[in-house]
Amino acid sequence: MSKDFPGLLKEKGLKNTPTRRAILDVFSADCKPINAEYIHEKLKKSDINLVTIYRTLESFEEAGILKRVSLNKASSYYELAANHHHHLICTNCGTVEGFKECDIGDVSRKALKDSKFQTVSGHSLELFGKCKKCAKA
Amino acid sequence: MSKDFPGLLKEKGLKNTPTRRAILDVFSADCKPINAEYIHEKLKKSDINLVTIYRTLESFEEAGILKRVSLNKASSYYELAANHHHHLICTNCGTVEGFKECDIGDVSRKALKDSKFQTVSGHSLELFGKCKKCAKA
DNA sequence: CTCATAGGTGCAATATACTTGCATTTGCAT
DNA sequence: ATGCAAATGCAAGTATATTGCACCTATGAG
Repeated sequence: MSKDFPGLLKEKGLKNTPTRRAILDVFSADCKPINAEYIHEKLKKSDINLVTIYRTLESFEEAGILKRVSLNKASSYYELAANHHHHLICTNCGTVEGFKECDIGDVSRKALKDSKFQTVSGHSLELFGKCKKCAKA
Repeated sequence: MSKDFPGLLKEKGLKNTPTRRAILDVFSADCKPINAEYIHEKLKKSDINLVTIYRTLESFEEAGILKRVSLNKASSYYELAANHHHHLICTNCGTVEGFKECDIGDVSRKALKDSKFQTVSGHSLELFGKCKKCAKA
């Protein structure tokens, strides 16, 4: 995972501002899906407006810097897109753990076959279950 | 897909009301993920309160009658749980198409192996891409 | 280096999606 | 038939996200 945020922003045609670097830092520090509120909390010293965070998340997603993650929660969660992986989500306590295993090429190909779709460019896969702690109880 | 809604409701310990049968009818008629607003619109003749729809969706999900679908949209979408499948979602026009192919047992097993998780009880898989119509343009 | 400008940010207001409290009604077991 | 728990409607409230507008700043052209 590169941390050349100024370079990344320039490459995507986005301005290199302190606010944006700070937001990218938060993503880089916490390797888990996070939402706008979480970033706001982490950066409360810097007093960054929540509106700005929402707008930044939106433009980062458009630029392909971030990926929106489907966690079936009320608010939207994001992760760095470069760090592709999936999640195990505990249906009891909500713990989220990432995993890299991601061999869905076969499923993908079969799904396309009889569909009205031409190409598959990305996917989201989440597994729901019980973490060891909750499985005991 | 059984349409014995009274029986289904009884089995789950839920009361068999006209409102609930109407909501199940909507799910049964449209074989695609739908949200509360959509149901409200479809049932506007019956003048069912939106609050009731939200509460019904919640209790149906708890009862396992419905499954929440992750479409990365602002509102929550649901489908009949008995009808397990996944989706191809066009990143351009938003078209959603279902598919049955779903052989992720292997991925699931490998993911569990080095995790803090004990069991996997469900999953969500969405493929993003371009439908043939949008691929042309 | 300076300056113009497009893009970024903050504030206030607004919209959307959903939830809660409470009073009333209704399905259903007895 | 009837009593009660569950379901529903209404009004208000909360959480999450968006928009309009004024001001600010990074960046590239000169």
